[in-house]
Amino acid sequence: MENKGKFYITTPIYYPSDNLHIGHAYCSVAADTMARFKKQEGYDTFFLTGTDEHGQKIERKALAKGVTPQAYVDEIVSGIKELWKLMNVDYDDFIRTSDERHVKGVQRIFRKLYEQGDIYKGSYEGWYCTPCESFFTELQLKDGCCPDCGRPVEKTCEEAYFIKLGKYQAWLIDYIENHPDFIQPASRKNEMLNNFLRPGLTDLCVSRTSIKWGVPVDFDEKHTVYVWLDALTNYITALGFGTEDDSLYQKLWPADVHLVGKEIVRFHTIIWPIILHALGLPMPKQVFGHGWLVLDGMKMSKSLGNVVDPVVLCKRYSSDAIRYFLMREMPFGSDGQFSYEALLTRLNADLANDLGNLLSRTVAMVEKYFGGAVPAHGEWSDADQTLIALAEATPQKVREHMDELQFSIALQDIWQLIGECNRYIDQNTPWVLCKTEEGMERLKTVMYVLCECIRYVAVLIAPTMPQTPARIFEQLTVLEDALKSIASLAHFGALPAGTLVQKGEALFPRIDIKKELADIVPTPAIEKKPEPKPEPKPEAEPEDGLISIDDFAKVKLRVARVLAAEKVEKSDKLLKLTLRLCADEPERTVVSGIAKFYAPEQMVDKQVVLVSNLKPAKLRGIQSEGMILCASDAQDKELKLVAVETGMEDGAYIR
RNA sequence: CGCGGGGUAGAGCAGUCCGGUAGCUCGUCGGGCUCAUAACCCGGAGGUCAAGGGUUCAAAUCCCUUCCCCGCAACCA
Repeated sequence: MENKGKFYITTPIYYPSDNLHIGHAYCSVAADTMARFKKQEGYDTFFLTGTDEHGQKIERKALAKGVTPQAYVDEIVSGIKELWKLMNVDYDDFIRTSDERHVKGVQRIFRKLYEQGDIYKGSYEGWYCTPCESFFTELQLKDGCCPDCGRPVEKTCEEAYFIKLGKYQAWLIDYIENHPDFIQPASRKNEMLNNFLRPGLTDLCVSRTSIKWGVPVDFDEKHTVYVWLDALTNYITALGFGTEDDSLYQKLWPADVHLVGKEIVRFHTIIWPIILHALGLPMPKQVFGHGWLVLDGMKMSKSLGNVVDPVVLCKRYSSDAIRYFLMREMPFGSDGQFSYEALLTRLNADLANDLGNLLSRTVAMVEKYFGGAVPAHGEWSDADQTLIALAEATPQKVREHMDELQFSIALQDIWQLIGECNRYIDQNTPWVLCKTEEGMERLKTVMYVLCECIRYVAVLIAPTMPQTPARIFEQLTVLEDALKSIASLAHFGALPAGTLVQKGEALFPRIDIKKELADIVPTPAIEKKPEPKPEPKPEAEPEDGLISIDDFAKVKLRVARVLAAEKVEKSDKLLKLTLRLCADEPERTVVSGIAKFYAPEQMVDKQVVLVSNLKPAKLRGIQSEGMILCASDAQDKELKLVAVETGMEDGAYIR
């Protein structure tokens, strides 16, 4: 096949602080499908993925586990590589930011930008939490305290290097406006321009002295390269940019597509272009921000405990089935609902009923009516020609949609052909044709058309479902590689007559959805994990998480009556409550995040349970002297006040 | 007036740029068929296209106003 040139596609490098979930798999499957498609089309493709291994979070996780950061990520990374193997994600290279080649590459880039004046040394003003050894910006603080441990922080200055973003702002705005395809989908483009670029870019901090797990700045060893300069450059360090052998870089850069999640579009379309531009390198052709898989309307995330484990899914339903679902279910670029019901319905309706059953009934008929030998066809009838025309047109339709990364529509194109085949069988009624000699003649053509159409389908689904075509070809006894290529679809009729088909196992067995749902839903796949959020830890807690009665006694819970309530301005969730304890005690003001569940007027005169000895804190500028107790579910969708039974005096103690 | 996305049949979505019979999948109801994995095929029911106003011969589509949902941001003591 002719070589159509190169195609370089990347996924983000994932953060291996934990195992990956189905959302990460979604992105990688998309990249892999695209790479396979381009390879099939005759492009010299290169598919890069990897891991972003540095930073404080991993440093801490490793510490907690008592291993080095490198050992920690090594283990996670081996799990990730196994996952890609399981899902047939067939990357050409896997870059890890802890790789020597990457570290050296980042150092070279950092130095070059420094030498040419795009990176300068300045100071980073922030707030420092001594016990946590962490810096925070003003915005990250919680009530002026450390967001991690809740203790007070000190204002400090840390020496840091910065990259000049503002310098290139005008150029970038111009570039984005003149390259409408650069940011996809287009809605993201406006978001970037309006939210970040036009208001003005501030210089970005690119080094820290407080983090050790990272790439050292080679000319100033106490500094470690900070996140984005380290992470983003993987796309070129993996290609040997700046080394003696930069042949891959020369061949592949600029990338054709960076696939990224919508949450990091900003970094890929602002910081990354500026780094490249400062280095004098060309821009990637496109950054495509895909949507998220959402579960019950919530973003999937570890802290919510609603992650879906792709390993479990693939082992249960086959990776081809999961890949099909991911690529078919939601338009690429928008968010999509993940649910087991949707998954199982897709598998049954599209894979088992439409595709699997089509193969099954076709092969069965060739065996029954022709002893298993694919018959030679006769003259095409009108009905044949309609179906043949559709088959011949399908590769081009698929090509157009794939080139726009519209996987879902490309699959619909293929399934349209499958649907027409099923209809064609009904309209031609082979079970009637087989009864007469004349009918048998006609039936030869019908069966031939079906077998050849199924071959088309098998070739076309290969990028999405890499394992299924072989199983179809086995039943159709398609042996020649040429007949498995996209080129063989140019003209209908390449399938030779006379080959013996053989019925095999069902491609995708039907699933009893009700039974399956009952079976799978309570399994560990979506089991709620305990909140890993680090609670404020006053002292070293005992290992078992139990507290003594004395600890509990420190919390003074009291009954309080709401005298007045009002919404806090500019806040969705906050109510300002005025509370009375005993008559002789001063009234208290408490700010509470219950506005979504209780209207101010509902609150008045209610008795609530107050944590009365909580250290006061300022919320939205209002001093809050205590906290009222509520019950809420894990997703904060429901919330109810904790109440005491009636008849208690205001101010009563709860013990 | 922070930025953006969205509201179309019971569910999930397309259609909106460029006005012209409201469509797809699943579900549901009825029928057909027997090659097939209880599958496949045909048909029906089910819509004030969030609401109001405007432009137009004609509006889901264009313009204005309002309401609601979801992200980001902020906040969640």
